[in-house]
Amino acid sequence: MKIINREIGYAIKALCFMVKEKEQIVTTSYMATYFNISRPFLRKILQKLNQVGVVESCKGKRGGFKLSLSAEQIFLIDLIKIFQGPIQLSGCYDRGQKCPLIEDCPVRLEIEKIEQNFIADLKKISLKTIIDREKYSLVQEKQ
Amino acid sequence: MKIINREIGYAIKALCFMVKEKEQIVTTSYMATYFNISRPFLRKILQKLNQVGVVESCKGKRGGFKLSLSAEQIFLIDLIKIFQGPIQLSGCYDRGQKCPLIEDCPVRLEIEKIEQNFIADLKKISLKTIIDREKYSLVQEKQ
DNA sequence: ACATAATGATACTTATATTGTATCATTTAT
DNA sequence: ATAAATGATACAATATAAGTATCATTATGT
Repeated sequence: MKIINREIGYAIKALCFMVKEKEQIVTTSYMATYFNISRPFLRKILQKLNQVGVVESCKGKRGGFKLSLSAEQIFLIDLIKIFQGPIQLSGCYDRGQKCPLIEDCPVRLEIEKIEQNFIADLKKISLKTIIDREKYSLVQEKQ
Repeated sequence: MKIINREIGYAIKALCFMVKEKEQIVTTSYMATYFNISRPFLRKILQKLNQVGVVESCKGKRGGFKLSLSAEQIFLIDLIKIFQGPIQLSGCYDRGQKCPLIEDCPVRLEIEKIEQNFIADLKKISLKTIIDREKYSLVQEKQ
């Protein structure tokens, strides 16, 4: 059970990179080469981030993406929601199908308490938190 | 992102059932019919629980499984570890492969803090917690 | 002794989710 | 016009989860 899947991981990398470029437009070509990851995959990720307003796309030659929000305004929990949907730690493997305890499942009731703490913790983490924490910058990372 | 996958869900159902049978031996045939789930799948689950000492198997005709531990001694976090391995919320999607921030990944460092709370919360939940919480028993569930 | 009914071990198959690729249309700078 | 970017979307490959099948072994009951 991981919090960060590949889409979210790439999104974080790309967004952190864009934070450093501030108002500049960056292309998926550049970042894909820079991070040595799949460009079409990164494109899909940024398209999604564009659709939800985290970044803004600029079409045409010399186009690309730039941030719509500041690092303080982008939270990890938002990225999780964008790429994985709402957090439902307590979600049942057969919810809505045949689980007979659907209303008052004792397991779910317990896990929902955990979920609240978990979400509260996640809400504290923004891109800024992450960037501030970096010892080795994404630039140094390349070497 | 869910905590309870199907294996763990079935394990909880079966173990809760066995708690009520106390020292009695119960068969996978019986429980599979009772819960209307796959018998071979449930067998695999109970075999695993046997291997790690949560239940004890009794071979031969009239054989089956019985609990080795009390409801107070079986924790949700143990079941998660048994069926999903160690909890690593902070696990990187490419850990050990190519992640250049492996040592000091700022994302991981943040998530590890969340992980600690999460695990601490999970450690509080035992089978007894769950059983005590039940409004509708697993028996009533069948109707 | 023998049939029955259970688990032990393990390989195989199916289903689903994740990850990645390909293509073509559209847009814009030069 | 051409080049270089994104938009939209369908397709493919891979990984994980879920489920099935089989045969050996063990113990019970007659």
